[in-house]
Amino acid sequence: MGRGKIVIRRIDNLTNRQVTFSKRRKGLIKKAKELAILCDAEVGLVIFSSTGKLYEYSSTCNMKSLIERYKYKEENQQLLNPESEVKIWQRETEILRQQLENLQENHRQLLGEQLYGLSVKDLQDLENQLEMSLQVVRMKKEQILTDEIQELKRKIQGNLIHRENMELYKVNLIRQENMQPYKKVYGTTNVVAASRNTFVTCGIHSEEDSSVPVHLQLSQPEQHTYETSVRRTK
Amino acid sequence: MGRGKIVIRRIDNLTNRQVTFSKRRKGLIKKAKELAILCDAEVGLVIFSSTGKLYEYSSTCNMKSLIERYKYKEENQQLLNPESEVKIWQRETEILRQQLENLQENHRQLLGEQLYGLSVKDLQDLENQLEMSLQVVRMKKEQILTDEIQELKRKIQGNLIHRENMELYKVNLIRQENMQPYKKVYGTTNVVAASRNTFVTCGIHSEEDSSVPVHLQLSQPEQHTYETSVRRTK
DNA sequence: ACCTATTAATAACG
DNA sequence: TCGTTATTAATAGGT
Repeated sequence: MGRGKIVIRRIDNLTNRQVTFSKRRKGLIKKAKELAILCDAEVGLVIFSSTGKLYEYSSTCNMKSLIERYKYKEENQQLLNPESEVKIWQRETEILRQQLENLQENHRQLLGEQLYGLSVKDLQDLENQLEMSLQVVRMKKEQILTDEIQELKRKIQGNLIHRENMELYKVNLIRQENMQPYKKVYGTTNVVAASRNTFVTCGIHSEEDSSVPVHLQLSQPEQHTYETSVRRTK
Repeated sequence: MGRGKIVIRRIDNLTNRQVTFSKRRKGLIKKAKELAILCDAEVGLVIFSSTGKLYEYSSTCNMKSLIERYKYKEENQQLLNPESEVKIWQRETEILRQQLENLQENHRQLLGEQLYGLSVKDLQDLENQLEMSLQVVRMKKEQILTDEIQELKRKIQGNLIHRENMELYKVNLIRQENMQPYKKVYGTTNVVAASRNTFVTCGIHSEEDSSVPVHLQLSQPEQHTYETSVRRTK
């Protein structure tokens, strides 16, 4: 992926090799980060240049603990000295504690608390976050309402037809007795339809603010923040 | 770089996340390998999936020694316990020994010796390698010859003109002298080139790599082993 | 360090 | 997991 294709073989030219090393090292570390974030994995990367210079990346705060975890996994249950095991558990608790802390802070801020330490940008971000959350919540809600209304309409429609049949039946019976015109029936039908419309129209707005509040927080943006904080902890 | 752009953020969908993990893990390891080979670096990579499964890559044979090196570098001259230091040197010698061994085997095979353990494919590879080497050597040789001939032609041309002038001068003085052809010169040149060529064939890239005739076995198939071991040393 | 023509990686889908 | 393909991302070669 460059101006030309290259074969994977030690680059002879020193300058070229150093430049490529610099570029690809950066790229590799970037990809390592992405993998860790995207897939919730723990990644450790160590690179020694040919001159012995060390470069490293660790998705956890410190490489040491990652190495401990690696050794633990590698040496399986064979040579696990108590010292290492202690370190592993210490690390585990440390991570969890950190996780919890981040989550709590984030949560409080989303609740509008504990905003003292934030910069304007932080606050703007938080605001945007909240607005996005709001928007998603509203869309979600409207979707549910629309669905419910559809469902209701269908039911009412069925009900009306049933009623109409009933009315017709009755009318046929009554007709036998006294020959009355059907204006009454039609009128009734119209009234029912009209009232239904009115009801529905009112429903859209009135029910918007109430009912089904429980599901609302499952919307995208909130999750965003939450997951972010989780990731930070790792 | 896919059907769509994605933001680097934990992937919510589990299946999706696993698929991406698998793909990107592979990609990351590939890039780590390439960096190690292209830039003669030593790279160690440890990946824990979110389920705790371990994946690793090390440009050296064993990750352990790399970790030792890392720790040595990290903890610098502070907490270097003698135990670690011993390990580092042991590793160093082990690597050198391995390197030497690989190199010797490869060298012998290129000389047509010690071919007993090789499969048909190995032999085919070796053959291809040798043919490629041969081709390169020949081209190099012809290039040199061409250049030399050009140079000679130029010289002779100049010489001829000079001589011609001289001859003309002489002729003008003594009309009984007869000119000699320059076959002798061409003959000598060819002999020199040929002998050098033969020499070069034994040391494929000797002219390019100078002083390190050992590099000859760095051809693609075998190179693999050799370069790997070389990287181990660094 | 920056630029861009190319190649390589990969997201989405089957 | 594997294959395909439309896209995006990485980067080789230059300046």
